[in-house]
Formats: sequence, C-alpha cells, structure tokens
Amino acid sequence: MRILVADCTVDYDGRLNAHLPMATRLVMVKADGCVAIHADGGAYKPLNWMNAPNHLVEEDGRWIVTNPKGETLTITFGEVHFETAMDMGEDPGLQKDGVELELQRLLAETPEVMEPGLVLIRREFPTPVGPVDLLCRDADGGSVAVEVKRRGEIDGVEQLTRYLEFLNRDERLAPVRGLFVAQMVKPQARTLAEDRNIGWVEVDYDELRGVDSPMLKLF
Amino acid sequence: MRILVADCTVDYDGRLNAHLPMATRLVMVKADGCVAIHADGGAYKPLNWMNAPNHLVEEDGRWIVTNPKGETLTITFGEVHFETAMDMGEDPGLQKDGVELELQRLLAETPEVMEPGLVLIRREFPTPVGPVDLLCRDADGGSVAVEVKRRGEIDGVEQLTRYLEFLNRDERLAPVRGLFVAQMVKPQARTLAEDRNIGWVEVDYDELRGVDSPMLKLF
DNA sequence: AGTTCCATGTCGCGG
DNA sequence: CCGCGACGTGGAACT
Repeated sequence: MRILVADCTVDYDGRLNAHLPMATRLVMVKADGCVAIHADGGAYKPLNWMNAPNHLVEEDGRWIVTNPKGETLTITFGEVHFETAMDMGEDPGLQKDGVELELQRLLAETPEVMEPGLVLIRREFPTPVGPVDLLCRDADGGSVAVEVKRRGEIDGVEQLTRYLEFLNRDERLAPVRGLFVAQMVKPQARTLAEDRNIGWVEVDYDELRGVDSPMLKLF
Repeated sequence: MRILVADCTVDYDGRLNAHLPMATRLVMVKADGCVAIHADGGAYKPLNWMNAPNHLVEEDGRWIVTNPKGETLTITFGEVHFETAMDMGEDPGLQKDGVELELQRLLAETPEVMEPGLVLIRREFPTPVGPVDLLCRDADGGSVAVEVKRRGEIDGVEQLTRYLEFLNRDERLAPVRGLFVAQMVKPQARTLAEDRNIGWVEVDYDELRGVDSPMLKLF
C-alpha cells in the first residue's frame, strides 16, 4: 500500500464528471491498484476513487488513472506533505454473522412466529424466476409463499409478487398466498402488499434468537 | 487525520457481528471521528468501520469505539509499524455534474423533446407508492406519466408500472399512459416496457443542455 | 459475461 | 429525526 498526504485537485470523467478543487487530502493506492482520495471527514467513502483493474500513469506532478471502461481519474499534485509505502501482506479476510440468511434459518425453525399454525414445507423452493425463501402450509391447509427480508421495502414485495405469479400456475400448490416478513416493513411496502392481498409481518430478530435458543427447548 | 499501520484484530458488534483475525492493516481516524480499517486490496470499502458520531476510548493496546446506537468496534493492536497525524483543513467539497435530477429539470423545461405536443402538468406528482417524476398532458389531452432515469433498466419500468397502477384509479386522470425516458434504455427494459404498453424514449443529455441554453432562447 | 439481489450499504433531500 | 430513493452504488452468487 502506498499513502500520500498532498495538496491536489482531482477530476473524474466517467459515468459522471466530478471535480475537486485544490486542498490537502489523503491519497491511497492499494496493492490491487485501486486508488482512493480521502478528505478528513465524511464517513469511510472517499471523495473520489478508481477501482481495480486500472492503469496508472505517473507524469510530472500528475497521475492519470484509466480503467477498461475508458473512465479516467486525474490527480494533479501541489505540495506533497508526506509519502510512504509498505507491504501489508495478504489479508485473512472477514468473518460475518447475522445477516438475512440467519433470519431465514430462524424463521424456518419456528414458522409459527409469523402466523399461528404455519408449517414449513421447504426452504428455497425453486421457481423459474428464483427461489422462494420459505414455502409453508397454513392452518387451513393452504399454501403460503414467504419472502424474508431484513428491511421490508418495495423491491421485496415485487419479488414476492413475481414468485406468486408462477407458483399459482402450479395446480398442486394453487392457490398460493404471499406473506412478506421483515424486521421492519416500510409504509410504502405495506401499502403495496395490502393492495396485492399479500400479508406482511414484522418479526424481532433478537426475540427470535431467544425463542430459538437451547434454553427454551427444555420446555 | 490520524493514520496507523499496525497488526491488529478487529471486532464489530452491531447490526451484525464481524471478526478480523490478526494481520497488518491501515487504521484511519478522520477529523469528524469516523474510523476505518483498510486491507491492502478490495476496492475503496474498508474491512470494518464506525462512522461519526461515535466515542473512542483508548486503552492499553486496544481501542473501543462506540456509537449512539450501541454498536461497538474493538481494535486490538499488536505491533504498530507506523503512526502519524496531521491537520488537513476543511475540504471545499465535490462538484458533480450530470445526474438524474438535472435531467429531470431539463425535461420539465422542454417536454416536447420527449414527444411532440407534450405539456408539463407537475413535477414529482405524488402517489401512494412514491412521486412520479413528471406528469404531463399529450397533444390529444391524455395524461402521461413520465419516469426519468439516467440509465433505463428494468427496475425503472417496474417503478413506472406501479405508479400507473395507482394513477389509473384516479378518475380525474385516467386513462394514464406511461413514458420511460433515459439517456439509454437497455434492451430488456425496452422489451418489458413494450410488453406493458409503456412508451420509451432515449434523450441526449448534451443536446438537451444545448436546447436549454440561453443562446437558443434568443430565437 | 450478464443478471439478480444483498449491504453494518452511504448519501442527500423533503416532510 | 424519519422516510424514501439514487448511487460513478460495490460485491457476490448464480446462469
């Protein structure tokens, strides 16, 4: 990794045009070649950047970075206050835990938290337009397609609508109704779901982990 | 801005749990307090971070960063290879040019470039599922809902379809037809639009700026 | 390579 | 402050 702190102007010419006036900034070049220009504030996102793969040409006081799509990033340097470079080796990478899949797993284990009497038939039930998160049967023996999201927004309702369209053509399942499940369902998504006769439920992730815990299995 | 290159492990506990094993990384603390841990690769996104506002506690070889939501980021340091800090001053900020809003503004001023005889009724016309970019009236007095995108893709057609669904229930407007406008409309979006009897038009941004320029207002 | 969908998305605007 | 949608979204999984 190479790090500079320098006065510079920056111009990006690609999907849009952007210009940064002269100021002191941090310029970071990673081992994979990606370039990022950071101001001293404004979250982790750089003001400007160019991802790998790209080609960097160093001229006299100016860098021109070009990517295969023909986008360019031009850095024109004033005073360079500081510069260093170092080898950091390979990174062992990030271990994550607790995203949407986990929520789906928990709900698959305890479908009744979504609706009393609900029983799981299959997870990731395939349709021509992608797999339905959970396919269930309700207390009356009817089929229910469940779409699980961490945050329930309009896209999710659209997705579920597409699944239902196909599932309802399968005479062994039809009629299939939809159930939209998320930690939070946004108002516009509620409106759209209700308008399409799709049910929606909010579930609490922490509570669900509690219900799922070995403790309660004792009872 | 404060910069360290150090061996460290990192743990994030918040919306999810994430762990980084010991390795050499760049730790950046900006003037607004936000913290980012970068590996030597993998685009501009840091492996782990904590945005401002937050509270940083430095213990012996360990930093604990907490934000108001109760999320924590814990950095445990091994060897520190390098450390520096510097004042970079206020950043004058980014100037952008060419985004969707500008395109919408230009089209609102000259609706006839989308279709001869088209007249603007309102920008950002509200519906229960979000505002329609432009609501217009055509040469025959019919209502036209216009969705403007920089790049015309399938989700834009979906969006317009949802608007039309609701607008057509308003008897003062119905029937309302759709018009999908973008600098470039992708083949799949064209197909879907045509399938739903939604019109699509490609407009040239530079040309539009020309039409809109004071120069031509002289004629 | 193209498409779909998630993300600790982030960011900015309007109510 | 919340709601909502755009983003140079980026990135991963899958076709």
